Amino acid sequence: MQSSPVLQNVNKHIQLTEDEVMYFLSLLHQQVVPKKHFLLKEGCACNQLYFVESGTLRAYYLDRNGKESTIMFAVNDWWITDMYCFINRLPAMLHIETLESASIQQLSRDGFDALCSRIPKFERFFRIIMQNAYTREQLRVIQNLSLSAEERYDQFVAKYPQIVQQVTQKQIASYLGITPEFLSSIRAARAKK
Amino acid sequence: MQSSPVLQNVNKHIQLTEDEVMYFLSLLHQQVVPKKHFLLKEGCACNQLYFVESGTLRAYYLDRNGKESTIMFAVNDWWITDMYCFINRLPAMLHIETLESASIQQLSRDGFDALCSRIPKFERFFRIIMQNAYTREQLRVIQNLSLSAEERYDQFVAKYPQIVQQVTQKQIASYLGITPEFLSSIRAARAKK
DNA sequence: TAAATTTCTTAACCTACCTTAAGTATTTCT
DNA sequence: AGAAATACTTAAGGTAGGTTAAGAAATTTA
Repeated sequence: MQSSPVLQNVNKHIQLTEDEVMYFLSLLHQQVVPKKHFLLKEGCACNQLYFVESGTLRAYYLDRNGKESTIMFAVNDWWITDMYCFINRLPAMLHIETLESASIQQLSRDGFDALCSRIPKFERFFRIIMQNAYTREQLRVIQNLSLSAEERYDQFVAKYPQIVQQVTQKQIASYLGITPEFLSSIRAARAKK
Repeated sequence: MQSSPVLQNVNKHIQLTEDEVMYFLSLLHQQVVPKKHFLLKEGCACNQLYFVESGTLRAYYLDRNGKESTIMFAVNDWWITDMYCFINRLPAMLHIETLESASIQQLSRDGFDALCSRIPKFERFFRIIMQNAYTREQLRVIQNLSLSAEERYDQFVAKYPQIVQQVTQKQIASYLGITPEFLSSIRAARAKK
């Protein structure tokens, strides 16, 4: 059996039969998206769940003052969408853009629902995916509440070294909730040591 | 069939047979916990998932400077634990205390695992619980990044009116990531209007 | 490869929110 | 009920991080 990146990702948590693999793959749609394109824009229907085979994506919220807040980055082996709107069938609140040209597998909500209903193992798979996403966000809330900007930057660099290489400081700053100028000064202070 | 609060909660998302109900209930352990007692302390093994039948609970992180950050409140019909540590079998990073005397149903991690393995419908149930928890935390991150303290307070009051009645301002402040003094001044400014 | 755009840096000034402190109100404990 | 502890308020002074602006470096586009 071949083993595409998305299958390898699924195999980390559940074991599928050959038929199940075929069915799963039949629900996916591959897509190559050039750099600086949008997979999702605020206000659009959010009917797809994306798996990143390669490339770099960013999800961000744009507030009424025009300020961007980066909600998540996704590199290879990550799932990404505006989950709140995907689940609740609401117009997207987030923008999702490619920072680098990306190869994506997309699964529609109908596909997602069918997969969960027809193959209970996928309920397990997505339970684990959601569980990990939940605990990751909760850790982020804890750190936002208890650490200084400098400490949050350190944690980010330690946790996501791959992402640090691929995104701009402006984008990291908007993930950490600080201005690019302030991040620059944190880095300058650090460089002196 | 009787319908305890925890069964009603489960029934919101999945339909169980009578046998499944019996099995599920056999895994639960009811507990009445007086006000100001701890269900979990930092450093302890976190082997239980708690469902609140009545009462009020608070999970918080205590940082090295002694500052408390409230991670979540739980009132009736909520599930609560230190999920990151529960899932990863790590010593708890959070404290969970009762703010008001509470009636709790607890499910051990072994029970949780058994339930998911033996009744795939429970994979679905917890997938939905985790999904909701994830999107709730993500919304919180978005609001922390894009709103002022005053706006976050307004959102909190609008979203959790029941909780506002049951917890102190100090605790709300520690949820919002501000000091009690600053929350007090926000409320004073508001009262003038 | 040059022009245009975007990113990064530095620095002066600013503000949302913090700290400390002291007083008052409320709750808890005996 | 009275004492002790905790919560809430107010206010003055402080600081982490923001804003504005302008120049230098890097990247993108033509």
